[in-house]
Amino acid sequence: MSGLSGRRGQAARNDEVILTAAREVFLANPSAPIAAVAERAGVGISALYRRYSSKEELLRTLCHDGLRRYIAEAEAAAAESDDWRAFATFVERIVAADVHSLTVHLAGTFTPTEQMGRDAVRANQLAEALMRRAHRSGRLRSDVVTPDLILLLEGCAAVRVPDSDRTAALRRRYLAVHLAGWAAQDAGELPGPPPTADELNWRWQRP
Amino acid sequence: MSGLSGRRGQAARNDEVILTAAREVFLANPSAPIAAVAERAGVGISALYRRYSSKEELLRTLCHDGLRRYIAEAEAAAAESDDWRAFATFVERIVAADVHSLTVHLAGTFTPTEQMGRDAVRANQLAEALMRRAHRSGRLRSDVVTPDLILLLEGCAAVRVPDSDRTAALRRRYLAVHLAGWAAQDAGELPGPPPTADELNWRWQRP
DNA sequence: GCAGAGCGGAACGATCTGTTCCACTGTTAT
DNA sequence: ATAACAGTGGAACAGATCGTTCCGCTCTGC
Repeated sequence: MSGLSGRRGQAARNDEVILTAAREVFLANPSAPIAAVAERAGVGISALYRRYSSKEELLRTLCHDGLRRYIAEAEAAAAESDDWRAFATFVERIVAADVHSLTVHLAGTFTPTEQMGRDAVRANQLAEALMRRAHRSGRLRSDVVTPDLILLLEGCAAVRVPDSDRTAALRRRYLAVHLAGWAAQDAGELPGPPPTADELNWRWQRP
Repeated sequence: MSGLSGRRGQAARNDEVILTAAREVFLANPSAPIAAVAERAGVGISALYRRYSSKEELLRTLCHDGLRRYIAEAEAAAAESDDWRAFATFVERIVAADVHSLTVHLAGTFTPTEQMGRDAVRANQLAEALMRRAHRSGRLRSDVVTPDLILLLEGCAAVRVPDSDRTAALRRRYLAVHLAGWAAQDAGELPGPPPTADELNWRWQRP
């Protein structure tokens, strides 16, 4: 389908190119100007505005794509039979895909659609289910709750060096430590009341 | 000394008020305008420019203060006789003081002074010493290295909710998990080459 | 009572950035 | 062929933002 030639083909290819460029640019700098995306994609600004009526819509699309990816990874991980592995690989995949990083840094810069709201609910349910299975496996300390997962993803997203491969590697390392902490049964009870879902949704409020 | 009355006294008090306001404002939003600091402090813009010749100098001062606090906490923690507790309380104190959060988000927005360079070296040496003691205690898994500490502080700084007390509580919780991970001896080797000091200093490069 | 330290905040100028607009180009349908 | 047009590049524009300056005012310390 992207084997089209001529103007049509270029347009189809640009769809992809622009989305990729946008993801890279906003991942590196969430408040980057839209011109930076065009430059990175090697296209003019018109090519952007032809596809997205505004910057906000581009950001929304990017974020929604991330959300869908999150759901897809959760569904894929659910197929794993080992309860703990299902959970662990899910988290590893999400961190590797840099999904949360984008989502979190773009939150609040656009008005979410209703569909995104529904998808977010579904995403949470899937994550919750995976965490329940992890608990059932007995390899996850009992005082870890689902919203703790958000904090973890946020922490991983904060690990960042200029080289993206190294960033990925360092995040794997960081994640391994944290998961070991989640698996540690002997350490004392975790301090403080756990995060609530409401506490973590403030990012989405528009300024 | 701040018991002075009259114009002199107000000026002396403003020194404090302004620094506190600046810390709070830039902590919440590292790219906040300088007018926001003035407003938060309840003073005019002149009161700021009377003390700091530019925004850059204010940021530099704030950062340097943080660095000094870091050093002070490290020295204080070194007095603790239990090797593991010395290390753990140091990290807990730094996270509680929100020192790293400010430092990291302000990095690259000003040209550091030479004194800051020297202080940074000293800060690293102190942290390194504490980590060595932690290793010696046998309660820190052997494949954790000093630069891992920076990643941890960064991760903790990423935990953030609107209420600052809750933020502090959630960070304590998050930190407890991670420290448990660092203490877990039975889990497999940590993946990937550990971070190097150079990899983590890129933030300080001026754009 | 006066010199001036200290201050408030309007005004200015320098960016920066989202969006529009128009000229141009290659393609497609007739 | 050629008209119509989808697709594009990028200059231009309008608005917003923000660091910094500056002027007039107040109150204090001598």
